Amino acid sequence: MVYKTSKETQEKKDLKRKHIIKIAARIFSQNGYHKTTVKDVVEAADISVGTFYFYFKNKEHLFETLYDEGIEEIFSALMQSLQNIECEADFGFSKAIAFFFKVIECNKPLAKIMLIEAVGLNPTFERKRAEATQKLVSYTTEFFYEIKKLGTGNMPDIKIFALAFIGTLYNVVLEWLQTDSKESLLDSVYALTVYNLQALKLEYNIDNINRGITEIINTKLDNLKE
Amino acid sequence: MVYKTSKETQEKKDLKRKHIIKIAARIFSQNGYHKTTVKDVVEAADISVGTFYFYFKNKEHLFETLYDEGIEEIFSALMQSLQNIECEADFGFSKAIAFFFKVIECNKPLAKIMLIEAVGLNPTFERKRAEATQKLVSYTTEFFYEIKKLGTGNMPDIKIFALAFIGTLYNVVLEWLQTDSKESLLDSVYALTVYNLQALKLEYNIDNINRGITEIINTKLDNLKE
Amino acid sequence: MVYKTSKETQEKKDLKRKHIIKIAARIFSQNGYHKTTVKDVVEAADISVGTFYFYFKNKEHLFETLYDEGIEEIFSALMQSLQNIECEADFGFSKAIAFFFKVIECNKPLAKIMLIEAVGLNPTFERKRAEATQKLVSYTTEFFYEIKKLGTGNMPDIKIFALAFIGTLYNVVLEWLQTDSKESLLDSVYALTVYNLQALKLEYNIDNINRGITEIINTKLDNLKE
Amino acid sequence: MVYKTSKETQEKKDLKRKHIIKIAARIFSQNGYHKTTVKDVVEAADISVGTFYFYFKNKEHLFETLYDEGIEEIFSALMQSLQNIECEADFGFSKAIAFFFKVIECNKPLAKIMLIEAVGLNPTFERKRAEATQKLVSYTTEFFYEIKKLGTGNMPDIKIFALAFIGTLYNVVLEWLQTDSKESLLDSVYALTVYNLQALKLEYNIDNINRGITEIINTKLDNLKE
DNA sequence: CATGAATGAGCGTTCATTCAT
DNA sequence: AATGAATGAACGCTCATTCAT
Repeated sequence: MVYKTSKETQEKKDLKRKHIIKIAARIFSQNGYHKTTVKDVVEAADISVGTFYFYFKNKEHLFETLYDEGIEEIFSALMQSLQNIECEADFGFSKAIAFFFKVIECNKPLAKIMLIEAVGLNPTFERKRAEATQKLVSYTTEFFYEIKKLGTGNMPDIKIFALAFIGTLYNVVLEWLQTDSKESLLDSVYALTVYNLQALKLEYNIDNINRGITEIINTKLDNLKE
Repeated sequence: MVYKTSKETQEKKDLKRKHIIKIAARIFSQNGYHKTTVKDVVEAADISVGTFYFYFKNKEHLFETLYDEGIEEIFSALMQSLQNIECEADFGFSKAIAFFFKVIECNKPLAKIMLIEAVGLNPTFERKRAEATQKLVSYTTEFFYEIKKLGTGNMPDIKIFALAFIGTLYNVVLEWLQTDSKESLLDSVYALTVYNLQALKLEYNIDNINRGITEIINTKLDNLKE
Repeated sequence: MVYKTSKETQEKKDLKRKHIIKIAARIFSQNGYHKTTVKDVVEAADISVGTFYFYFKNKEHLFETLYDEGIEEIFSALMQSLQNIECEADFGFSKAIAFFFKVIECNKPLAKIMLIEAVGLNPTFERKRAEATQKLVSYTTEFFYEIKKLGTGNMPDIKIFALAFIGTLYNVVLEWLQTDSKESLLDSVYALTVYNLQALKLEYNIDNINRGITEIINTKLDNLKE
Repeated sequence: MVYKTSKETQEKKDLKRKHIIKIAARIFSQNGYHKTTVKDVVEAADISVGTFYFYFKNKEHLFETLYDEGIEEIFSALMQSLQNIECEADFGFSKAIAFFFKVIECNKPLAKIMLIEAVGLNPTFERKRAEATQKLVSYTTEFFYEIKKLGTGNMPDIKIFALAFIGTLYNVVLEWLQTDSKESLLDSVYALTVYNLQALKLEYNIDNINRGITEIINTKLDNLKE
């Protein structure tokens, strides 16, 4: 029976799985986790319930998959963006934040699921969220540590500073997601960059900030889900 | 027919209602909205289902009551705390943040319900949350506007600055709530104050910050629910 | 403690009882038996639930009281009306039917309860209805028997004839009750009288029929509930 | 995707649906609408609650289905029977009434549901009943109109005459349904035919009436549900 | 691989009735 | 007599999941 799982079959399976995930992301982000029934998903994906349970252990597992992929997406985006910040703090920061927001904007359903629907869902996702934050904080901490070393600023608790920094991004995104705002998230990058640069007592030049934003706006996001 | 319901009976009713609310806050914050059944609440409160529905229209209405009371609680705390910031920005800011965190710490169940459980629950609470944030941002904006007028700092978008500021508080609280941390929220006040003072380009003195925090720690929270 | 139930007290009790019954008739006829809750009745009657259960054993007993009174009302009306038919069949019949319809019209809520709400309610009321019909049929049968004796008509089964006669009245009333017709029931008396007179092969004169109807229209219904 | 559901599966579904309907008719007619619980039905039909709700939206919808099918049944029966009345009024009338009664007799549970249980249930069924009566009256009216044209009888209000005619049938059936009589409904056809023929002043011959009844008795009801 | 009919534990909620005051 | 807070059995219904085909 081994030959049954030929390469083509496997590819078809993967495709269908991706298809279900894509549809589910839309449905979950529209209706929320609890108001979304398995029936809703299978109808939207034009498959049968049986098929659904062939590809996913259960409803929560599907959501978990979605969540994990979302985390992955956003993380790699953030990591990648933070790497842009080298010598030029002002240019780098604005690029990083702009890039991050652009990713969010291109993945609104996924973002909504991760930042809103998954909150308070159950211990599994609380843990996942805690881990994600932890990872994010660690990374940011490391990064801030570098700044501290060469900086003249006052940074009494790097972990809190990292939490605060992420909090500024998080809250702006949350507001944007919940108000279904038509404005672009990118409109708030400039002010947000200034806020955090000042908080970190980093010297900056307005033109550098704007240059960073413009660069991101003109870049195509190739590494993102279609 | 007014005399039909005596004053004592009314008082007993109020007490029982408060009792149910208190128990429910605990249960909801432990299990979350969806995993909490009406049966859970009535068993914990040692009443019958009928009694529950005598005092509350339904499960959602109970949660709404809890939520509204929580909002009320936290808002009045925040408003009150922000009023402490007068001429001395450093002293005032630390007092404000410390006060806010103390209120959160004393109302952990309520805070968890509002900041975690109610997120992504349904449109009603999304709207409520949006309104709350809006109110908070407005208030902070107004306050920042005053700072801007007399300040020398760069504040390109007051609304974003307000969102960022609230975001720093929010994220620290969220982290604290989700990790069930044994450490006090107040331990993070100092660093957080510095972060935001720097972000706003406000001059500060370490001693003043510490003085503000100490003052709050030694103050009793009289105006809060037992 | 015997003196407590003095004559005046008893009268007050009777009055309150009547009051509840009157209100209940309205509510039941508006909402139907099952959609009417005890709470509905006590609120409309401005009494407490406790008081309700002091006067009536339970909800069904209240309905039964209503039903029995309705039956009583309508029966005595019908009996009385049928006694009008002596020598002059045409004049008598029209008077009888008109009188019956007038009673129904003046007691629409009660009629609705008896003829619609109580149908298919439960065995108790099915039995009551059967008994009522039985009584009605017996009376009519007796009456038809007299007609048969002196008549020349063909009356193969008096019981069926009685059922048929009552059915003609019943169906017209039912239609009137269910369509919430604004027209008077009395408008249909003439045709209905003709139908039944012809069915019984009784000679008639149009003027006599009309005279009978007019007489009833101009009579005041003293023996009916206010 | 049509091939997804095979013909055999669809047939099995239809069969199960019919099975539930049949059982439900029995239960509803025994206990009435309100005393019949969904649990009663599913236990009697030997299915699970889930299965019940797979086939029917809810309890009321099942009842509605039953009702609509009953109406359909009885209507087509009545219409068909009335068409038998052509030139020979006496023969035709007896045939029509006999046929109608035979249909009722073969569908006692359905008849009970429609004529007793559904009365006073709720606005939906009041409307349905009103519509049914309206349709019946219209049909009868049309028919009586033809009689009037060629007749010598006195028919002052055709609509009332139609209501009266239907009332005679209705009341006899009601009596039969409520007393759980062991006698056949057909025993009352003769007298009832005479009553209505006389009411319409139609000439008749006893033999013709009896011939009509006999003909129906000896006919098999093929077009009825088993 | 795919289907969808079948399952049933468990939910939120109602409301007639009781009884201490 | 009158009150209305308290009770809890019982209801209709949902939906994630299974499994025979």
